[in-house]
Amino acid sequence: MTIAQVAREFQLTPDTLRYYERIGLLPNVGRTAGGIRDYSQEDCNWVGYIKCMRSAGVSVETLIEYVGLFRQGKDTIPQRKQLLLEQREQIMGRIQELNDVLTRLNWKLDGYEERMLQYEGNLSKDEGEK
Amino acid sequence: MTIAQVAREFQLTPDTLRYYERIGLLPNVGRTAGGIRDYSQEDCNWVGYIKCMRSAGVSVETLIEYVGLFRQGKDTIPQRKQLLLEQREQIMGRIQELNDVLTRLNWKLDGYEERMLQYEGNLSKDEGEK
DNA sequence: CCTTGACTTTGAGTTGACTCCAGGGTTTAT
DNA sequence: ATAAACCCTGGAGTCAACTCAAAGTCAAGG
Repeated sequence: MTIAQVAREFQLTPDTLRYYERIGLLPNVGRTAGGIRDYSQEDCNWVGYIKCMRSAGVSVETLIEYVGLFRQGKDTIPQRKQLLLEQREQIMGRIQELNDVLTRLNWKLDGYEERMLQYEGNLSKDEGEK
Repeated sequence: MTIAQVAREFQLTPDTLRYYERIGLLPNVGRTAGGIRDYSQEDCNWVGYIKCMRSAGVSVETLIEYVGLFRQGKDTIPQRKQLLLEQREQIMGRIQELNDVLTRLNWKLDGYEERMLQYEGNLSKDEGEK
C-alpha cells in the first residue's frame, strides 16, 4: 500500500503518516526498490490503532511508549497492560466529564427553550393578532 | 474578587484569566481605583461557564462567538441556542467516539489477560514447581 | 524520451491555547 | 515609609501535533 492509499483509508494526510514514522511511532515501514514506502498489513493495523487512540486523546508520546514496549517483546506485556489500564481510566474519566458538561448544557438549553417561547409569544402579540 | 481568588476558585491561573480577557472572551471586568481587576459575581459565572465548556473541548473561538452574541442582547437568542445545540451534538459525538475506543481497549485488555495467564503459567512451570 | 503527478527527504512554519517575563504600579503590614 | 506581596501591560516564548515548502526522485502514459 502506498502512503496515499493508507492516508485515504484512515483519513489522515501523507504528511501525518511520515510525521508518525519520523518520531518513531510507526517504525520499520518497508520500501520499494525505488525508496517508496510500502505499508504492510501489520503497518496498517498499527495505523488503525494509532488513529483510534489518538481520537480518544491519547498523546503521541504515550503511543510511542507503547510501541516501544511492544517492540521489546513479550517481557513487557505487564507494562503494556498497565499502560492500557491507565489509558482506560483516563478515557472513562473523560467520558464522565463530558457527561457532566452535557447535563449542564441541557439545563441551559431548557432555559433557552423557555425564553424562545416567550419571544414567540411576543411575536404573536406584535404581529400575529392583527 | 481579585484575579488570584478567582483563579484559585476555578483552578486556573491569573495569566489564563488575563488571556481570556485580552482575547475578548471575558470582557468588561471591573477595576478598582488603582486599576486592579475586581471580578463581579456575574464575571465569576462566566468564568465557570467558560471553564466548563473548555473542559469539554469547546474551542475558545466558539466561546468568543457565544459571548459576542450574548452581548448583542436578546435578538440573538435563537443563534445562541443554535450554537449550544451544535455544541451538544459535538459533545455527544465525542462521547460516542470515546465509548467506541473504550470497547476496543477492553477487547485488547482481554487479550492481555490471556497472555498474562499464559505467562504466569510458564512462570509456575519454570519456578513454581521446583 | 518526455512530461505529469505522486513520491522522497530535510527543515522550517503554523495553530490553538496558554505561559512567562521585564519593568513597573498598588496595597498592606510593620 | 519601606519592604513584601500582589497587581498591571505588552510582548515574547512554549508546547503538542501537525502542516507546508523546496528541491529532487520515481513510475506510467503518449
